[in-house]
Amino acid sequence: MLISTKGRYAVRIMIDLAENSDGEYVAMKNVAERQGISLKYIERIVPLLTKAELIEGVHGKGGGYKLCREPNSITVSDIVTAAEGSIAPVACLVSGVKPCERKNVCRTVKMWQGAYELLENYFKGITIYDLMAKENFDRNQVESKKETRGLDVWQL
Amino acid sequence: MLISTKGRYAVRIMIDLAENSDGEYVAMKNVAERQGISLKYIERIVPLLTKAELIEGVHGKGGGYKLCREPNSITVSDIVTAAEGSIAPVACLVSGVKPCERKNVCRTVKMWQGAYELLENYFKGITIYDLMAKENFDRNQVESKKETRGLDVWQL
DNA sequence: TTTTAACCTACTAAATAGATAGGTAAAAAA
DNA sequence: TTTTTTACCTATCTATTTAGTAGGTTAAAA
Repeated sequence: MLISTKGRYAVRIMIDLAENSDGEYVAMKNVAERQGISLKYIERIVPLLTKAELIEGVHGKGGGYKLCREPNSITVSDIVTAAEGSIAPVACLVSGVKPCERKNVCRTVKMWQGAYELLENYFKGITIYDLMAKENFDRNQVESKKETRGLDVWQL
Repeated sequence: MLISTKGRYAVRIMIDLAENSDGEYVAMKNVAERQGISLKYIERIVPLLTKAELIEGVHGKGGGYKLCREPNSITVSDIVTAAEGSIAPVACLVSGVKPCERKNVCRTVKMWQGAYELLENYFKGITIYDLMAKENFDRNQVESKKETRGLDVWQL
């Protein structure tokens, strides 16, 4: 599987933060409840997002997490790469791995590379803003709607 | 990983058959040697391709395998789906799996669906013919080159 | 009847997936 | 200052998948 629960949950956590923040910190306890994901498992995923500087947390009462950037400037690619490490469709394209010794003879590597780029560009074109419920949404997000580029690419 | 060695090797096996057949049966012993894949592991992959009616084998001396169809009518999608079972990028889109109970509320499922379709269409657009070495190639394939649609999609 | 090659079944080691358990550290409220 | 809350950290666990290997049997041709 290209994207496991880790990556999928990470995206849902980010959307949940975007939808329920109001600029305040949101406790993962609440995210867990809303998303139907165990808090314990969320606590394994969240440090990956913190390390990638997508979210930041504060301890104690009234604490929790919030996004580091605007929803429309955080892409699904950012999140999934942070959570999964890599979204290369084949092992021989994972960066950091020792290059295949057949690379020069290989009839297929360009094809896999093409799939990789296709995926990357697709996920780079979708932001958290594109995935949010727009009903209860207001303010600065509305006018920045034009900046987002993902919607037309994938929706319906 | 979306596509494991099984799928990757399957594609290489198919290309090897296409390049080395001349309409004759090709022994997997030779494919194994050329491709640097153990015969034993190839023997695990090949039944998946036979079941999908992409190749056919005959026993005994002079036996081996050959493609069931022309290289330009066998797509990478055909092969990879046969070898891997599914190339769904996320578990919740694998057909036959019980549908996620959050499907109706889920903000992300359409996005994954979009990635799935993107991948499928990409791999459906690339044939074995597109991946073959053209140097030693002749006959009917040359004129059917126009029919193939994959090349311009992905190469370089 | 020997050789060749497909075909079939079982097994294994390592990695990944998908978590849970049991804490500690920090910050705010009581 | 103690309690509560919540982030944060580390270890452990089970099941499945990955990436093979081993040891055969069956079929067909020489």
